[in-house]
Amino acid sequence: MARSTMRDISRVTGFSVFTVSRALSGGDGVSEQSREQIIKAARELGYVVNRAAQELRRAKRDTVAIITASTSNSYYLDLMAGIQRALDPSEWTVIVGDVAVNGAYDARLEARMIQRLIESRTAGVISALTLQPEHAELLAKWDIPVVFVDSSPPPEAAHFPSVTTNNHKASMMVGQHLAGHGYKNWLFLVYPAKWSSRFGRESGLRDAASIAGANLVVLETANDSASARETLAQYLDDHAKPPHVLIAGNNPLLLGAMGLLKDRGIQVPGDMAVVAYDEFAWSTLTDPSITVLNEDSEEIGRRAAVMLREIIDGQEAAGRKGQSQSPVYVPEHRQQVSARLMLRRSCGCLESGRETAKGSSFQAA
Amino acid sequence: MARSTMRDISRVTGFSVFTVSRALSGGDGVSEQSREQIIKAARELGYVVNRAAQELRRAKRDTVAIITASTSNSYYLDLMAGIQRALDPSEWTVIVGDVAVNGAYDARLEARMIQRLIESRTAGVISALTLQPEHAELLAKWDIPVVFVDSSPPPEAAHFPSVTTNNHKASMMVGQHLAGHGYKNWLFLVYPAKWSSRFGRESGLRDAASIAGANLVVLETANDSASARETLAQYLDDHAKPPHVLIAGNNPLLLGAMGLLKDRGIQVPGDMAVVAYDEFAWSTLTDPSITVLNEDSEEIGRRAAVMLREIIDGQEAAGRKGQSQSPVYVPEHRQQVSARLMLRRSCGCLESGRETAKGSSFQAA
DNA sequence: CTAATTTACCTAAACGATTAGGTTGGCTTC
DNA sequence: GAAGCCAACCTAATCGTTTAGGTAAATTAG
Repeated sequence: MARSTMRDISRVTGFSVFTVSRALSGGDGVSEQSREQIIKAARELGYVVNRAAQELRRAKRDTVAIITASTSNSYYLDLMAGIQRALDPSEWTVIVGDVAVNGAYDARLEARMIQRLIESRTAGVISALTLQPEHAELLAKWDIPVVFVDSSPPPEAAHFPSVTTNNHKASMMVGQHLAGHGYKNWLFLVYPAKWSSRFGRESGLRDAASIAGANLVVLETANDSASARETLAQYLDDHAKPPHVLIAGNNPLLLGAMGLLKDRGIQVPGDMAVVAYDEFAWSTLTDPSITVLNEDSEEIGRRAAVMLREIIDGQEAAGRKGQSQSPVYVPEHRQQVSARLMLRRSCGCLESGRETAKGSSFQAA
Repeated sequence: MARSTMRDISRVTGFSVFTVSRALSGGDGVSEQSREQIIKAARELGYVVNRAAQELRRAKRDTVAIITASTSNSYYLDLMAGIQRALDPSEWTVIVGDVAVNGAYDARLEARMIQRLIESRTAGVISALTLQPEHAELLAKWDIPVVFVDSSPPPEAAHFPSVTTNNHKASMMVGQHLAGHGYKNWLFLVYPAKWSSRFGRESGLRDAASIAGANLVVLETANDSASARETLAQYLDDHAKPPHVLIAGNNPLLLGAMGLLKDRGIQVPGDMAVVAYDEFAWSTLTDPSITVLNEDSEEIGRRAAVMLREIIDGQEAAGRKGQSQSPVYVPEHRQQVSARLMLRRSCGCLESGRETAKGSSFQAA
């Protein structure tokens, strides 16, 4: 069966292309009887609308893009769930653009992605990383609104909306907990400043360390497991006294670090305690189970999507009034969500197997 | 700055829209001097091509879609890497469509996704799951080629190309290994037949069990961790004698099962051995480390992408000769890739902690 | 020097939808 | 029964590209 167009349906039914369009898109100006006849013909011909033609003609856009670097960070799944819940999938199309290659952020990929989104006149963007300033500007020039999640806008575009974890507060909480354990030497293994969540996390830990009279060392590494492992190995080789506690900035870094500690026979938490950012599926099943700071990624995704929808609706309303289509950003479009600390064995909690209270006699090697 | 079109560039430079189009798309019929002038004007105006208009006019499509259910299965990352390596990103746009909601396959989402891909006249599809027959047929009707990866086409469309693991052979290998440990009662916790890899895995285990004189029980569950946990709990409650070994059909199922075993205090591998399908990042760091069958997902992705590109090229060539654009599928388009068994502690191997010596150890098949 | 070819460009017709702006004929309304 | 209105349709323009089919001038061939 050949690909059919509205003109084919028009020929078959005898109605004009106008009437066919109106009938299929649910607009008025068509009698119920005619509509049924047209829909029936469309079904028989196997008609499917051509989105390119539709988008070319229509002002209204219905595709939003999520920009992320590496979907291996499992928070991404919750984020998506939250977004999907806020954007009715029959009305919106959500596409995901991963700007990481082999788990590592790639600047050229980001440029290509932005170009692509502008080419297809995307309705809006949710970005899980701090975009390069020129890219944020480019999107703004094309009136494409951007909401940053779990990351802040670049300083040059500070007024852009964002939904983030209150990283400073959350990290203070982490620090206070570590102080409670009596740890004095903290090592923060962290990804580059490209992901802006780093700043809040670092300053929160720093403030907590200062209050507790602890010593904080910040060790930066590229944002993947292999680099994290190598960077940490180098650090441990160079320093006679290992830290009391290792704070892993995110999941891939934790993975790299844990692999190294295991291979070197460093007991956790006996020889060195560990805490990490971001919850992940296996956190309770590793040896030992890992204490993590759990962001409410689903809530972040939901709020970001709602926000984006509001901004796009605002643009449309302005467009109908003949006003500027530039996205309007207001201060309420900067929100923070709080996080929870999930206490497990790696930080030194539950040492005596309190876990067994829940029904396990599971023993670590 | 307002959005500019080719007409704007034409006005500014004095050249016709034709010449502008040729200059920007790199075609001939334009002098180098004029081309430079036009490109400069385009840059100054901030021109970005309108993809909707381009796609509407052009016959050639350059977007391929990956259909997957739940990106939490980590094989997806390797798969993507393989695909990206075979499809030059400056020439092709790859989009990912996840047809799972909260980690579970959703039939309505699949329907919506297929509809969407046809609407946008996608060039080709790589599907990581066995599509519903009517959807495979629909894509075929619109001359959109499909390559199945890690899953077979639906029986109604058996001639469709696919790249899969040789599941039967691989599962025989798993079974032989289990038999070598002396286990006699095997419990295969498996996802629904929706994912066709199930058949090869099941029959391979069955044949191996039969040869080894072992007893295989197949326990089907919905394809997510929570369901797996519940199904397994029910089974253990109903049967006085637990199996000697649990074989987890994939990652989410393994996660659910391990959580249950831990909470019930069942020692692995002491009380019950465990092996699983599909490698994952934390496999060496769980307690105990998990023996898995590792598919070569990257190679699968690479081959599928190469195959798809060949088929699309074939369509174009046929189109230029005025022949049918239907994708041409040949027997060489059904390929199998072999897998490797990664031996770790959960199956009963490496009891004495040899792992720490080598970091991880595996055996090629 | 003429004819043939090549180069550099242009005009205008698509592609397949949406929509502004008609035109009917039938039905009210007073 | 004239005026007004509405429902149900149609015609034709339009979105921003690509491309088939030209033309005019410059270059080359014989």
